[in-house]
Amino acid sequence: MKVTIHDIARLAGVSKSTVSAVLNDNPLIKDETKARVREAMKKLDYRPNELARALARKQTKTIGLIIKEIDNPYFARITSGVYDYANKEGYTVLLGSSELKPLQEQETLNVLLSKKVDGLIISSLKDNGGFSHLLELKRRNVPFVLLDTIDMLPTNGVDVDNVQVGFMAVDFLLQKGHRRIGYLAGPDHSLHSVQRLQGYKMAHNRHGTPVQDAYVVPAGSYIEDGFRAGKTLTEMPATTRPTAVYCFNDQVALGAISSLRKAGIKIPEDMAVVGTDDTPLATAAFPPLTTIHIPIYEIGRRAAALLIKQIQQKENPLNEKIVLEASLVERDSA
Amino acid sequence: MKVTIHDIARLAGVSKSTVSAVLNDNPLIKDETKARVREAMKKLDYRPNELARALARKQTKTIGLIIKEIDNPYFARITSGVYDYANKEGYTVLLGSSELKPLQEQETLNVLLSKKVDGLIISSLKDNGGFSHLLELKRRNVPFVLLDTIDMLPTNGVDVDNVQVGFMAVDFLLQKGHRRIGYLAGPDHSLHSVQRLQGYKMAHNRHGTPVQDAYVVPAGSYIEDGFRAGKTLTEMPATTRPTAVYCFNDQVALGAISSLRKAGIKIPEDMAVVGTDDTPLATAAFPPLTTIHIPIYEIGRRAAALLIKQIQQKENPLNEKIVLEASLVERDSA
DNA sequence: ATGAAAGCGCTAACAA
DNA sequence: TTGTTAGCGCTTTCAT
Repeated sequence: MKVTIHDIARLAGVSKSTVSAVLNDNPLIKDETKARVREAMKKLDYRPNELARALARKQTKTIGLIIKEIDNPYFARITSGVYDYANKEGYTVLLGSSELKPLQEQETLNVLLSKKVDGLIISSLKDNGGFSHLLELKRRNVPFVLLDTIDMLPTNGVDVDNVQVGFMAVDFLLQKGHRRIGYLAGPDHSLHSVQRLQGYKMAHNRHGTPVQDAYVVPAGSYIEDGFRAGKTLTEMPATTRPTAVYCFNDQVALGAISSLRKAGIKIPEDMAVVGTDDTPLATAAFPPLTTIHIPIYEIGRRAAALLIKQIQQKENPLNEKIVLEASLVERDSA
Repeated sequence: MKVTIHDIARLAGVSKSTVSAVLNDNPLIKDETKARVREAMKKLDYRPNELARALARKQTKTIGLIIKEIDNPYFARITSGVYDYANKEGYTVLLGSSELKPLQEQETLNVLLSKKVDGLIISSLKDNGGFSHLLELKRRNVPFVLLDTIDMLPTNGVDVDNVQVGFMAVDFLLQKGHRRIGYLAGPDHSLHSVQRLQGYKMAHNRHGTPVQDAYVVPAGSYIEDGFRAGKTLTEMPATTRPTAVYCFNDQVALGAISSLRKAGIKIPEDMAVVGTDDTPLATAAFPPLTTIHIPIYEIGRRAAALLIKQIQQKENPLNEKIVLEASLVERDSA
């Protein structure tokens, strides 16, 4: 039933080692022998058992990717980028998700490690025991790349500058004359969200405008979260309610717009809305969304590239922090 | 550096087999011994090498999932369902995507097979050499579950009835009095899309309304595809242009609406729009989308459940076709 | 240019 | 109740 190098060896009249050598295209093997072996492989429809290879070689040609939410366009894009690059380089990727739960991040990490991935790309949750699991990786010399910028950690990472992102969005709004600006925050444990909030505050300071805590409302990352948070906004008295709102991502923005509209609030006249990510959603929204463009796919690609580079030269650990450019795209919602 | 059962055995003063037995929680081992072994494991921070286990056991506790597009909310939902169920059952899932390319489906399949997954869930492309690769799986006795209904194939599958889905949508439109109805079709090779088209035609027949080939315009599955296809619609003379359009999915519908609106066409007055899937997008769209609800997450879960069931009883191949219910959700776009 | 032998880390009879 | 002995399918020195 299952054919192994042993069978091939017998059929081709050579030894197992020769078959193995052919498998790895070892130049020492005579062409004629190679041909004969390969023919035997064809004939028996031989397929190498990658498990066995991995065990012997001590490398799986597999990388692990841990994201926060499977069901989130941002991570779908990241995943695309990672897959494209990894596959091109002959790596398989094992996808796991913490679904925003620190514990699950840890568990997922353990599973991937026991599957012996050659390295990991991680979108880590903040406050996960102070990133001790990442330090542990470092200690064990497991190559990994982060999808966040964690300054205090001497690790590889690919990301945009999210403080800058938040700043850009809110500065834009302030320049347009808004003085009461809301922030629909991302999920708990999201570093990106707190960094953008930091930018939000920085922009306020820069303009000498006081920050109002009530204007920062926790939302999340899904359309429904935006919808709910938008409702919170509509429930504020019109005279003190924000005249503009910056959202953690386009989905939240879309949800917010939807509940705002339902409440008869006009976008952008009564309330300007700025999103983040610049997903296709942004163009198709009504009104089309002003948003911060983030090169998501590219982040994924670069992360994979960096990881694979790190894997190939495991001896000397890199410490590259790649920071990609974000930019504001003005459309009609603000 | 890397600790194995051998190290544990030495430290605990037992044999490797005993350690292995403890690892598998074999009831024959005395509690006291277990305790001692486990302590040794803690002490050395032992982590079983799943690769080695898999090789010896001939099962990886890993299932493969092949989707069509990573970057598509439909498959994100499916993936969620599969992951949740699989993880709960102690399975890891290896995700691959054909990205709509039949060749890549084949390659992805090969990679997953060489990684020795215990079984597969596949959203297969149509016309892939007449599904010969699936028959091949059958022949090799690899458990798998399809995410499509392929009647001629004696295989496991979980899906809604997509002919029925198309019928439902178009029948609804016809009952509303529309006589010129468009169909924005899905990607090439999408079985779902052709099945829905079949339903589209059935509904027309049922109402004695002739089908106009020009009203069937190829779109795809992304917002941009809908946008482009919508434009095609706007370029038709207003007098012969469809008064309603049924879309392959909500994203396409959203894109279409966006280009229709740009052309000054009012939804639903000038053109009614019906989507498919009932993703959160549908609620947040403007106007909120009338669409066919599909229990996507549930499809994923059930597929995983069926596959795992099939894996556990590999001897007698099942042939279960699970058909879930779809339903029309009326909102404002039609 | 090819083969023999040992081993990767674990499981699985079978003994003891 | 635990240890011994073979593998699982492949790679990798080291001989020849």
